[in-house]
Amino acid sequence: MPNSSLRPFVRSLELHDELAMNEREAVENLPIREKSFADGEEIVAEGSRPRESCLVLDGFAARTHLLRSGKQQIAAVHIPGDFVDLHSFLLKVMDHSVMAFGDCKVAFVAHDHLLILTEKYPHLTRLLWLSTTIDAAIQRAWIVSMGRRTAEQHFGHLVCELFMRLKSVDLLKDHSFTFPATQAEVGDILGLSTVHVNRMLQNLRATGFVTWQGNIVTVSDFDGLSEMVDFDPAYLNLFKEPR
Amino acid sequence: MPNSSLRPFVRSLELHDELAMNEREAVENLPIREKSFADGEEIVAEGSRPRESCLVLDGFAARTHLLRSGKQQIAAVHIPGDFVDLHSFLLKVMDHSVMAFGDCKVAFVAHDHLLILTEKYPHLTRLLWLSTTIDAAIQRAWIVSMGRRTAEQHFGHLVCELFMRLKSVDLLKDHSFTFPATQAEVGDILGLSTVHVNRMLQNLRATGFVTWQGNIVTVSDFDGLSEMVDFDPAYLNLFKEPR
DNA sequence: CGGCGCGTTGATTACTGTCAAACGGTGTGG
DNA sequence: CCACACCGTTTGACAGTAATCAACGCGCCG
Repeated sequence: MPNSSLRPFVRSLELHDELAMNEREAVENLPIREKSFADGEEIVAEGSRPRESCLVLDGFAARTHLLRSGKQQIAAVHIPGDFVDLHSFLLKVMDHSVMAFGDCKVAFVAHDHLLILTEKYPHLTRLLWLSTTIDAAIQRAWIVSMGRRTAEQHFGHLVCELFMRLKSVDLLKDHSFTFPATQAEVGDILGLSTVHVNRMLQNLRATGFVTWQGNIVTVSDFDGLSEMVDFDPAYLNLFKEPR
Repeated sequence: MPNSSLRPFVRSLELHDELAMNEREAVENLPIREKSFADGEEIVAEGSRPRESCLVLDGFAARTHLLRSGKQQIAAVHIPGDFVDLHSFLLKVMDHSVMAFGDCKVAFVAHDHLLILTEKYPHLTRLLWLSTTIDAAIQRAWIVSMGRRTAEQHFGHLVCELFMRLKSVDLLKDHSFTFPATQAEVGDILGLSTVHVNRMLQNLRATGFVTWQGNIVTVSDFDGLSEMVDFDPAYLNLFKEPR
């Protein structure tokens, strides 16, 4: 019996290319271990050598790196369907930790099973590989935002990114989505202090394009926001194409 | 007859895992198109749909993204042996351009041939995949530097990264390496203005750990620098292990 | 009620960008 | 050979952005 928990993941794969019947079955029959995590809980520890990779079934997860100074930087935010630390299958040692961003349910897949998949299904392997390269493209966009955009544009760009990604997996309610973060956590994403995040948000509210109040981000003018932050969704690869 | 130009690339692959004889042959027999580029020349254009991917044979290359405002951000620096835009094999559309960083020689490999490789050699495919995930790990380290390190630490961390990477492919002369960039280009890497780069470098010279004069970076105290910038080479995955 | 977490504000300091100018090396044309 | 232009580096002055420190308000929950 196929594992219905993996539906959102299969759907995410199919966002980028058609899956053959046997490929879909191979994924759906993957043995998994499900687990729920509370807000802030560590899912995978930095420095560990996981024997399984995790994907998000429900809620959000983030990849975060802690510095000796005590400061923290979040390097990625993951939504349902994302194979968060698929790269640990190849990287072996975690260079960051994965934590629950709000309450979150994940599935763990043993690396042994991934290995078998890569031996038997070349096309499926390319799609898994693709998902890690899209992650990397998102990280490049973050680098651009951090280096060359204003704080307001940086946050706005992040909102556009999440808006499009959540839309692609039907997690948008009208023009808004839930974003279970504190202002301090947004600071860890943007590389800003909590105080400055607060002031930046007030500026952004003044533009009328976005508001973020109590876990709900509302985008009242997506085109206006896109324009303001120079957002181009092409890097998200939200189209089907033979790969 | 195997293509000897690909030696540095094969060697880079072997940094992370043993290659089987037939895998090595498959790589060395890959048909390639070699081409040289002068400093600043565009190798692959943003927005294009390449039918081949390029790898660096000699010199440096950088991935760069241009904003509407005219500002520019460099998201990666590549050294000989790096498969710069391997991800375009799966991503299809370039979300950034690749340019020569100093004079640079590259080899182009047709996506068609990469496709065949992935169909026939699962283990080799994982190693190619690995190289893109290491790129992503480096990008995460950049995000951390941009968000949570001082300008001096950021540059110092970059120097440590390049030092280790160049060392792994024997491109270190004693404790120094050539770095064919202007201060303006370093600004585009770090996300700083040229003027501030200049001042940051003076501070750094004052520490005595690193100096950068006329294309040559000299690291006089790697341990001291590592300590100062909180550098941990683990993310570069410079060790052999079955993958 | 009291403590706690989160958001908000004010005051001050530190960092970084911008504008403008000067300096030094290098290559070219007269 | 010198004058000149060009490019990259360096410096100064000033403006804007962001961090830090400290405090306060507010809602939630024990």
